[in-house]
Amino acid sequence: MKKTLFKIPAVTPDGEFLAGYSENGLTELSFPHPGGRSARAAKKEIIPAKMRGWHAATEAALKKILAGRAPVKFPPLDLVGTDFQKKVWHALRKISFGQTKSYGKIARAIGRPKAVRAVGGACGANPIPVLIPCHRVLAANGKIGGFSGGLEWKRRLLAREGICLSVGGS
DNA sequence: CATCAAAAACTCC
DNA sequence: GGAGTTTTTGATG
Repeated sequence: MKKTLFKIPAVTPDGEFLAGYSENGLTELSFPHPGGRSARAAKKEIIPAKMRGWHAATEAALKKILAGRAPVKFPPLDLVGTDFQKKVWHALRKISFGQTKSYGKIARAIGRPKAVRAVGGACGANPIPVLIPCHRVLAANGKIGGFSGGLEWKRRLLAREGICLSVGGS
């Protein structure tokens, strides 16, 4: 079922993120498109006032995170997914700024210590990167694991927080 | 609607 | 390096 999603570009020093808002809140957030292909954004004129408010909060939080500071305000997130995914995302949101967690930790936090792989899948299905600190989730080895939005982004975001990655060598 | 099969950003031995 | 556990998603009958 396709809801009416309003796509609004969030301009940050690191690029132009694309935020998707539903009638309930922020439901999707994408990294800037490579290749200069700007996504088609909804016309500002038809965007409800509340969505503009959400977007202000989103953009502010985004900028703060990119600047290496904890966001003060979060927009309402309209997380759509399975129960498992919601659980994982909620656990992700509990991660404090500057802190990192492993997939195993998340798995244990939601009561499925063996479901680390499923957690990885849920994180991969995370519709809202950065706002949901999926980039703060590392593998148990302290490795970066992977990242759908691009490993460079994960690396950059973690570097902003002063987190050292053991990307060195094999 | 129920069942089968494959895949996923991992972890342990 | 290989095997294991859990969940999600799409196709098939």
